Amino acid sequence: MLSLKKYLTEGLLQFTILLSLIGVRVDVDTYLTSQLPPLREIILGPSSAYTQTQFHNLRNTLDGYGIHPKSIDLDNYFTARRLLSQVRALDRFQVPTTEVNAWLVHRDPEGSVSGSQPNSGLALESSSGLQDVTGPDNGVRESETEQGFGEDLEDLGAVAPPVSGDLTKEDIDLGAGREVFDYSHRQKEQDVEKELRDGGEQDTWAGEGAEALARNLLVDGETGESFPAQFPADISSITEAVPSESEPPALQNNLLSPLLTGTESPFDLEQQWQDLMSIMEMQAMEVNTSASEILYSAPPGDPLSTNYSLAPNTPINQNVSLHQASLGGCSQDFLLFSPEVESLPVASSSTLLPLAPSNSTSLNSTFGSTNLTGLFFPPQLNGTANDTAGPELPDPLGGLLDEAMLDEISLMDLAIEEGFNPVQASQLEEEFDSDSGLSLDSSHSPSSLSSSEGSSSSSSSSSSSSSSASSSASSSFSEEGAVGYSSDSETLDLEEAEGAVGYQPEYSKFCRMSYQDPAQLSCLPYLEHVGHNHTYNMAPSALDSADLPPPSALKKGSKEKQADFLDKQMSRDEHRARAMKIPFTNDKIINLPVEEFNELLSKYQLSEAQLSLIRDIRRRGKNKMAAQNCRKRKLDTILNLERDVEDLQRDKARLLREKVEFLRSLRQMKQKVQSLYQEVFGRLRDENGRPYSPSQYALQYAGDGSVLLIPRTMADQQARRQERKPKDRRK
DNA sequence: TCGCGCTGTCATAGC
DNA sequence: GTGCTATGACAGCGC
Repeated sequence: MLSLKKYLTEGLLQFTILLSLIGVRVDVDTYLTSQLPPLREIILGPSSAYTQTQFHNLRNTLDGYGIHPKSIDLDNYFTARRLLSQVRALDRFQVPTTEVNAWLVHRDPEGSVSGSQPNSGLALESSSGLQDVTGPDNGVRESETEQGFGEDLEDLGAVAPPVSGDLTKEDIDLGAGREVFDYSHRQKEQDVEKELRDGGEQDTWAGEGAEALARNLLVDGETGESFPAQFPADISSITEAVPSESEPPALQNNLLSPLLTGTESPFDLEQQWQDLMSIMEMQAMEVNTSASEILYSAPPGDPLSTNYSLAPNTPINQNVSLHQASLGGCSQDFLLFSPEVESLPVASSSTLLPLAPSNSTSLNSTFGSTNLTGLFFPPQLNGTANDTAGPELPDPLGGLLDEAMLDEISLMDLAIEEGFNPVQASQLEEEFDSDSGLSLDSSHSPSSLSSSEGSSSSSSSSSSSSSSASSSASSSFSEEGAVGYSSDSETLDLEEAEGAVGYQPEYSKFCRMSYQDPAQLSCLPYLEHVGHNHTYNMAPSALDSADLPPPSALKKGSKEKQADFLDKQMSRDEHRARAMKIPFTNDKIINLPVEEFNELLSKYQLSEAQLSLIRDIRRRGKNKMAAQNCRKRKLDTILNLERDVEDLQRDKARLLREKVEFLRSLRQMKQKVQSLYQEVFGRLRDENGRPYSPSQYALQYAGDGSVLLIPRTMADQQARRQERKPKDRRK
């Protein structure tokens, strides 16, 4: 009683001051009433835990809201009521859930740790009504299984070797990455990820974590060691996570929480996903904002919101409350706050627990502040000394969780697939290119670029060096509308008047640009490569001297060169037209509408050979433009597909992040269910006051929200039925 | 000389 | 049936 009194006067006062310092108004009287039993228990201690509760009476009432007429243990009554309320609330599964409680029970080392960390309780949330009890021997809320379990930790090999000189008693194997506690390190990671996220969502979320996963290596979050990943064949469920009675005592003694148990491998998928999710944590915040707001809006009287503190501004995945409490004799000090914590805003630092500095750059280096429950209480290490915890306890969420965990496997694949680094991405891209024969980025390939540049320049020079008449005609023609899709002959009169000769596809409407301007060419990446001059040679005799530049401007040698050059600019059909003395231009032949074209033909007396050539020129010209349009469309299609692929990749990454968040919430729910289940089950007593054997009995959640204690065999049968249902549905 | 990309042309189908 | 368009296939050309 002396310690309790001391606690009430000192601890509560300190806590109130603390809360007031962080801006939370505290009405102590309210918390001391029985209206808020959890805090009351926190403050007053687990008196009910030490009491032989007639829980069967509670069970007999089903709803647990009745008080046994012979029992005046109100403390017990409120505890049971709270627990059952929590269990029922959990039974109404909500996805995503937002909060997980981790009651950090630690002992204030005599004059050492807590003394140097006076603000260790800064992580408390206002709504939780948490109490940072600094008294060495106070009545901290603890179950009978919690009691004293931490005292043996250091003696049971749970103490990790110190990483740095700063680590002393904090160097306990917490089952969590060092970076969880290394605020500076994590802050650096978050900054980097923020930058990456700002720069682009892709290839950032998985980063090094996925890279490490891709290497099939797991990195111990505490030691930084890498070792080959060994994925468990089975996925854990709550039932499996319940500690086995045959579990080695040493393993059980590694427990950090007697409430969270499991047989899962410490390096199982969850742990790996922990790594991955932590990496993606920053990017996922935006996704969770809305959901968290909804979940945080629980009424004050809600058991969940009351007993499990909720950080209003904390995303789902980060809503892990650390109920900082002090426990005399508890050695696994989570009093790991470094002075850096003090500078943290309360809202954001509520879940941060910087530990000793670490030089780790391993996969787990991005461990955030989340999932502390899972970190602190790795399932396998969370065996329990609670004799009421059996090897197999029913899994109220087993099916769902199993399914979710199974998804994690595929998710792992996705993560590995998604998370390749740029080098891998380029390799994959090369593979795709080589396989498909289509480069998604062909327009940017160096070869294409250089080719286009050279081609454009050559085309430019050829165009400029052409005769003024043809050049102007071609230019004017190129200014017309798109070719192929529509026929436009507005400038035909001009061309005809100028006596333009030669159809130059480079100046077609399709191009809508004269290749004299490379800048215009660069505006259309897919046309960068268009610029080759594929006019075909013709005999020099076919040259028309009228097209040559003034003789004064050129020497004889250059004249010949010029003639050859101009000759090369003419297409075969142009040469044929010249040879056949076709009286109008190829442009007219090709682009005139049928009616006008026929009208034009009727104006001239043309031989059969000339008419045949004209029709061939028209056919080939149209087909050429059609081919150009076709290729343009093909390129556009490829480019659009490329954009679609990028969009889909972004969507995929986003959905993957969301899924990861949901899985994280599921795991947190699972852990909470484990905790509550074992706590409730451990308190159950039969008529003789003996605990129920978990191997013979199990708690069953009824559809109406009630909790039943049923024989294990019956529970197993029901579990099998539930397993069959999904299978039948799939069939 | 070879490979590659661009272009023109042909054949064909569809409208 | 004709004309036009779209497209695959092929070949020529330049780099």
